[in-house]
Amino acid sequence: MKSEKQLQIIKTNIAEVISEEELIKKLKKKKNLRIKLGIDPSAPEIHLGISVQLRKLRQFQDLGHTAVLVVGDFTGMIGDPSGASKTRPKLTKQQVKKNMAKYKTQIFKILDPQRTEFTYNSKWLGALTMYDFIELASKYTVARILERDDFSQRLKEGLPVYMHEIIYPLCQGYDSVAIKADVEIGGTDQKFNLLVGRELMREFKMVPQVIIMLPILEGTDGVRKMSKSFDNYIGITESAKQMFGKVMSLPDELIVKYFKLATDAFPHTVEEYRTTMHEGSINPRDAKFELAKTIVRMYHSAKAAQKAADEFEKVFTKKELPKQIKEFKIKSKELNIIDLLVKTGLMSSRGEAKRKIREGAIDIDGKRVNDINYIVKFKKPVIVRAGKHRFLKIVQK
RNA sequence: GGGUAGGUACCCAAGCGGUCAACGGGGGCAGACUGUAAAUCUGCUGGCGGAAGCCUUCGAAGGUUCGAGUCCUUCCCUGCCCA
Repeated sequence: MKSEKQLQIIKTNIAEVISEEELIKKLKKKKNLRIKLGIDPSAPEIHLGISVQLRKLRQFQDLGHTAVLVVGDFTGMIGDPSGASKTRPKLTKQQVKKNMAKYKTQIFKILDPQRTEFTYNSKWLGALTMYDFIELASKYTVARILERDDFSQRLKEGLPVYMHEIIYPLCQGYDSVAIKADVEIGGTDQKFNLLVGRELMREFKMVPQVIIMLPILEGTDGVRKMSKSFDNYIGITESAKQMFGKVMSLPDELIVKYFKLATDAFPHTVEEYRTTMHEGSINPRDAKFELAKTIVRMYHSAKAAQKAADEFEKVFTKKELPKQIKEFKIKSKELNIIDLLVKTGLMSSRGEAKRKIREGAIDIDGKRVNDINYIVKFKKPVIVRAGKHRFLKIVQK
């Protein structure tokens, strides 16, 4: 494909390229570019936030380029300094292996295995001697490292910045040198690290990598970056039902962004949702409903998407019972409501169970329970509902 | 090494000897409302107990006191200034 045409595809829905001219040059010169993406082996679950980057990578693959995934098994022990600076425990080789096996089964739902290369940065970072490392460290100044927003901010606020953290960007940058990256993909929050990669490559007399930054996808809380540690993520292997529900719980303002960054919907379709929602001719709920269907379809199937949609409609719009309810087998003939809630794991303590009953969060067979001493009899299967979306069918053994 | 300011529940953060399971905010959960698990409003948010109350918690360990998150000692950790 012509480089201009490629460029146009690559530039869709991205936040920034550094630099476009260099990218064009590379596209013209080489048919098969090496596109780097760093991945974290401690979090083997792929969610929609990461999918934004993977999907961009896939576009590159479809244009004939190679995805080079750098597994940060070495940098993992540092952990990208995120402010909270918790030293992460180093993963063992087995753990990394296990996590990566899990990762691979997921990643190829998005990437093309034929054009994907996996590498582990312990291979070169672990091989550096202290001497080599000092050599590497001498290529960058403290002041420049401290330019990084997050460091300077912490310094200003009097928070600690540890030695190993300032090494991180250097390591990540060195990865680019080691794999001879032509392009590196990352979120806008990675700008600093990505730029260090360019600098180091220059130091090593290589053509610096082009960097492509993608917008950060907010998680289900609608505010913070989607991430496992914030527990605001939608995993791509989650059940259709879960996925659908989580998408529906997104703030309405995020609908368009999700369509753009996390789905394969055509740009004109997305644009239509944007304008009709803006005009008020379509209820955001309906647009979000379509979004949920689209996302479930991508990672499950059209059929599963329809089913999840029907279920959602049934449970939340019509307030009926879901079709499938998990069963919980119980020995006793009857049980106090509190014991039941704790025993089934619906509530984590008796105190919580009591609170929730007082709040009116518990239904037995569709009837709200207000009495803490209520006795539930299991002659027939009993349906317990705790809150909006947790159901359990209690069956006597 | 010296000086100085700190370390409080999931996170931020008040607290200055009893009224502290600990103000407030965030997050989480729940309720009301809704064509949404959106927005908004309200409530709850250590454990045991029906309740009265009891137990565990405020960096760690000791101590003073009838009583300590609050005072003292030692130790650990972090910031800042000086060397």
